[in-house]
Amino acid sequence: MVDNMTTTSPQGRTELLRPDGSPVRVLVVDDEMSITELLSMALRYEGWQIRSAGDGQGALQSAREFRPDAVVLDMMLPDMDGLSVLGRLRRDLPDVPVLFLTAKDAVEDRIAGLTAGGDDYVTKPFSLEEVVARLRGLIRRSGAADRRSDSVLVVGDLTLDEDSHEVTRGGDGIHLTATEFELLRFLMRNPRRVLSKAQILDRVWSYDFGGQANVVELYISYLRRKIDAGREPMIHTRRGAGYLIKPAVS
Amino acid sequence: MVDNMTTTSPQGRTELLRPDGSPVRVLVVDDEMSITELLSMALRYEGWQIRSAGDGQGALQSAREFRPDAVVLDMMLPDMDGLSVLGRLRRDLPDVPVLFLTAKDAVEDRIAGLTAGGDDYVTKPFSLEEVVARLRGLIRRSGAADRRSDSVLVVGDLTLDEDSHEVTRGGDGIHLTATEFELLRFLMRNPRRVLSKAQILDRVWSYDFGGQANVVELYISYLRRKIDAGREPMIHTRRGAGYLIKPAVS
DNA sequence: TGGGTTTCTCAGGGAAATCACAGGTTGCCG
DNA sequence: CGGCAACCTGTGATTTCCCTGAGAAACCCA
Repeated sequence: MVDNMTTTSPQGRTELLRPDGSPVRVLVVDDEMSITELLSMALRYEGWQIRSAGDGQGALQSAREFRPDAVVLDMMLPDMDGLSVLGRLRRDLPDVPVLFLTAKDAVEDRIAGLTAGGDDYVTKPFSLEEVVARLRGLIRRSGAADRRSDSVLVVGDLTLDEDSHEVTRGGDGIHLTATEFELLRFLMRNPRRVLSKAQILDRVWSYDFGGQANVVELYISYLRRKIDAGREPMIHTRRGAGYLIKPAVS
Repeated sequence: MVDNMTTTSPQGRTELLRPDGSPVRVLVVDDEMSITELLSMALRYEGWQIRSAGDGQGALQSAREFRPDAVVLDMMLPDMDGLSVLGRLRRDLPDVPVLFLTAKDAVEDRIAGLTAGGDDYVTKPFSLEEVVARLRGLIRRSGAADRRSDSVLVVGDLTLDEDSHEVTRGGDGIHLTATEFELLRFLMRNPRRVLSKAQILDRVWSYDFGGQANVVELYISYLRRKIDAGREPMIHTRRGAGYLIKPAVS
């Protein structure tokens, strides 16, 4: 299995790379074109190389020739069920980590069995931040022991641990809800960059969210209450443009 | 994927170029002729090569033979909807970034997923500066890891960061409103060049602006207050001709 | 099943940004 | 030097955008 490393791009975004410096490869398998499109775009934006397939047969063939570092696999495929695909996949690529996509009401224990091997899953409808974060985790852990990347984001005196979901500011622990956590992670993965409400909505909320755009404002307000409360503010509004996070002093 | 670079023309304008030195190619798709004309002119002025199409069929055909580096795509086309066009476009040109044009009130409805992949959008009515800036951003980021261009404009001791929207003069941070920011960006992208009020109005204000021409004077005055206040002035009036910006000492 | 938690809608208040208007100032030309 | 055109800028009306409290609905866990 490859030994992944990270590098930091000029924009300050951290990217996963393979040991030879080539981009990480991910295979996306889903029968709904809109889903593979959505995922392909988002994952390419991470700097990864993407190939997609719409059924089990295509998936197995792509896997053989593309030799991905990770696979995103819908459990419901038209031609064969997820388990058979997984089995055959493992014959060719024994160590490749798999991120399962499942329906919300799927049987929990069946999934639990599958993820025992270090795989992971997300339920539909998912948010892109969630998928990207899980994939990053899988790829990072599948790399050898020596991995230099850790899972902690740091901006000023604010830290966020993607593994333990722990958040601290100035050493004090802060409890965040799931949505607050995802929003903060997205902000911290793009420090000092203005993110529009539409961008935030597209990345942090699930793709079928049909609600009011002001949930973003609302959750920004929640975050401020927990993170900036009585301190030098780190979350800033750029009226008419969006929000950004940056270290307090500067 | 192309690896874009920048070069500086004799006029002092920074242009995006492809690695072989040939101009960037952009495909513009909109069914309103007045819009494609407006955009084509503005984008050609950037030194880019433009082709336009009025419907989805034409767009797909043009994309295949023209192989653009970026696409401007109206979401409302006569023959097919924007998403289908996008899907098929992606089959031929998997990595091409897309800038969507949408109606103002469609924003809330469903832009979901569009900006997810690193694509972007602007709402109608837009300003040309906005479109150009977003396109430059998309093209810049679509270049692979090694992208050498950054997002900071510099004129003398004045800097403007297009990502963080930060503006500084002599190291001091300066807060600008959205319109002030766009105006300054336009000036700084054309240093030492006289820009007429009509030009400024056409580029910085949206194309359906119906107000008094003296908004330009007004906003120049706002900018001076914030940027030139108590320092050697950088913004100069050329009576009867327009305005220009240049480094203070010279 | 029930209570606490989380997510989200709705709506009011308030602040900031945009712009029109008009009177003052400056520079240019005859 | 007078007068006019071009430009500058103070004031305030209007609009737009953002924030946040209150509460309903969904969710989770025991």
